[in-house]
Amino acid sequence: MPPSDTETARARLLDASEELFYSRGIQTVGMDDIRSAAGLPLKRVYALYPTKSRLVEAYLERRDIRWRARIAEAVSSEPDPRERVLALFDRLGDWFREPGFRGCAWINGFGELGAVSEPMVRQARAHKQAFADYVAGLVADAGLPDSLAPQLVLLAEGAMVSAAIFGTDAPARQARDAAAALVASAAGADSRPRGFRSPGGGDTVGHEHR
Amino acid sequence: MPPSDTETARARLLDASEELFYSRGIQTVGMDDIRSAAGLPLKRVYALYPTKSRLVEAYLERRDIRWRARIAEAVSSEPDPRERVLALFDRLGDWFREPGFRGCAWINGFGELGAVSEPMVRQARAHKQAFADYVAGLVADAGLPDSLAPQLVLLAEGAMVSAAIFGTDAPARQARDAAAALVASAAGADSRPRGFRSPGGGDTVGHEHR
DNA sequence: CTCGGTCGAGAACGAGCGTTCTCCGATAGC
DNA sequence: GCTATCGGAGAACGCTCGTTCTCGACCGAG
Repeated sequence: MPPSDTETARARLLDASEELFYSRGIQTVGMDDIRSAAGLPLKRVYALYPTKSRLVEAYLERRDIRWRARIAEAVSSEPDPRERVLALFDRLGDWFREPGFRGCAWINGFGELGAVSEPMVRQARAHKQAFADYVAGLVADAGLPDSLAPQLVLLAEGAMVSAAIFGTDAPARQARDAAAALVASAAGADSRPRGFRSPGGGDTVGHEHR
Repeated sequence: MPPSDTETARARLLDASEELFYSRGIQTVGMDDIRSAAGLPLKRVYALYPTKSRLVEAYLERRDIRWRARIAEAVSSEPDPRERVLALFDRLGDWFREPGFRGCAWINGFGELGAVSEPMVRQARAHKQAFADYVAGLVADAGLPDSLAPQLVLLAEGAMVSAAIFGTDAPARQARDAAAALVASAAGADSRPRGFRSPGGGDTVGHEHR
């Protein structure tokens, strides 16, 4: 199965869309900007996605998959489950330092269109829910209490927002430090050192997210 | 000094602007929507603010003052300085439950216009910096270590974002719990019980925020 | 060679919006 | 009472943008 012409066109279109939508916002970017960046005739663009909204949807869907995969890949290279929880924040720091970083595409998209576009709200919720589920898996795998997961998520979301607005990566470190304190405190609250939790209290490995 | 006609007009204009800009976003709202909501002739609107950008600026400036005042007022009613730190998150919860809550106006505005409007970036930074300074004051007044403040800020920002996207107030409680754990952990790290810190370590009252 | 169909390039259309302009009625001064 | 000024209501202008339409070049089939 060769990369049929329409599939490479689709890829070029989504590449251009992501580049433009992420860096300049959704409403600011016109279909003509995308057409010229993708080097595709407008007809072709509309043949692939019948409206701008559908194109935005496709952009966010592809970015969601890639973004979560990149996070998970970097985090999973850390062998110790409890260190993995903190590695998440290191990975966020890497992301913040990337040139062109401009915050979370879903937080930004929600701010831009959340009030007027139900699909945008759904996408933002789906992405954030998937992220929260992923963090919950990390927390469970580390044998930490469930209640820790949403707290770590708040730190991560806050770090994304602050890093974007101030244009600095410092929030990653701050969030990591806070997370470490919460992890230590939660682990201590068990009043049992690591590795001595009773096995019936909940599975600690092999969490599938969602 | 009677409320000169132009001042009541300005108030009505800013009221309408805030209502519309906050609930529907900035780009989505047209000057005509504002004009009709304010019940003012367009000429009058442009006499008060020569461009839409200036009107947006004025809207954010007034909201900034009010928002921070409301937070500070609610928080300051808590007598104990360490409890005040946590009361901040209770106050956020009240805000999240207000009808029409749609997240932080500056986070949303940054998501919408941060890429294309330098004034919007400046306003977002100024507001977030002022909030961070305020939290730093609370932390200092409670005799807690400086490094705690940005961590609490991240929790607050994350809570605002999550509450907005999911339309629930749960993040306030989660953030409060996390903040309590961080406060306890930070206070414990002093390895001194409350009230026994050496008086030379830093002023603990009367912090001016800036 | 000719014809039919496909596809690319860009013009065109219709709506929305920020901003300005026109007109008209009311009012104050003489 | 008459005129000059002001302010209100909304039309108009110029531009952008999402979407559609037109036209002409290319290409395989007969």
